[in-house]
Amino acid sequence: MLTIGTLSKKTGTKVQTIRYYEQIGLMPEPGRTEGGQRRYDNAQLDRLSFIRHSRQLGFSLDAIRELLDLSDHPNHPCDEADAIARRQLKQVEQRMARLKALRTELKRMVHECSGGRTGDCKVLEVLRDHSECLTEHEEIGA
Amino acid sequence: MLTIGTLSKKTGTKVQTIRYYEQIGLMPEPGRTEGGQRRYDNAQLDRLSFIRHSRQLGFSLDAIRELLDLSDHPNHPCDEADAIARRQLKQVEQRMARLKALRTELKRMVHECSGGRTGDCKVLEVLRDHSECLTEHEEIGA
DNA sequence: ATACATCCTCTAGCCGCTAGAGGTTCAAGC
DNA sequence: GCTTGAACCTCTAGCGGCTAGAGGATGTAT
Repeated sequence: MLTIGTLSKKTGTKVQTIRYYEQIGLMPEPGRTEGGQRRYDNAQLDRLSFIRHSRQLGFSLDAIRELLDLSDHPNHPCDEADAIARRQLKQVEQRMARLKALRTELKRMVHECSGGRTGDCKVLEVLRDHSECLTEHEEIGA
Repeated sequence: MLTIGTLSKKTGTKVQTIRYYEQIGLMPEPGRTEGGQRRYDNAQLDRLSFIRHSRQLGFSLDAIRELLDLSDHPNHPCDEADAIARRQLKQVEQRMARLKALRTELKRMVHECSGGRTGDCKVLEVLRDHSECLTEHEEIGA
């Protein structure tokens, strides 16, 4: 039986985060001592490791919820898990493409700044005037 | 004089967002009509365009605050603006590197899934067992 | 018995918006 | 001048995914 602190160390998850996962129903309610402290078993350790690892690969908590459900039913066809992973891959690729365009623009800004006064700083000028940009970069975030 | 709706259309910023920027002090309080509606001038249009464009390049609102301050003082040396842009460039590059590693891992997962039952789905297996991964990918988010 | 690390709950905050309720103002058409 | 209705107003709450802190209870080693 593991305390929440031990589970925290073993999985690299903050104690608060574990309680948060329980609150939103991603982790099951664990057993408790007479005094009311949480005690975890190995199944729960595995589950939390799964969650953490999925988070590191960028899956949303909602996607993880689905993946966990699938993982709990070993006889279902696995197309769905595959689809979720493909979706995630696609998202990652989109984000990469976006960042690549940003990098180009930022590099250009920085290169052209010759270290004078802010009045004729290329960085600020570009920010002021979008028409100096090579690419459109409409959507914010993503 | 522009209404908030017109400003919204011209800059591609939602009305609510403009009010939010005012609330956090990123946009100045505009003039008002007798009835209390906001009216903007061209200086404010420029400022909002600057903010939006910076957001599109991924700058945080705090960074934008600094950039706007610098932009307001044309006689200062522009090292600082340059530094902010370089910082942003660095962040973008770090995020790209991270995403690249994730993409590799996700691709591998997806390729190895042969479409059977969830019980022996490679996707779920990898998520269950980090040791199957080629790279460490410790930090979440970023 | 005592110390003190760890645990508990609860509330609020982070970023950058976004949505909705419920009410007021403006401008155009008649 | 009056009516309509789109656009405005304020205020509050919510999103994702945590994180921090207050204030108090428990567990374990000595």
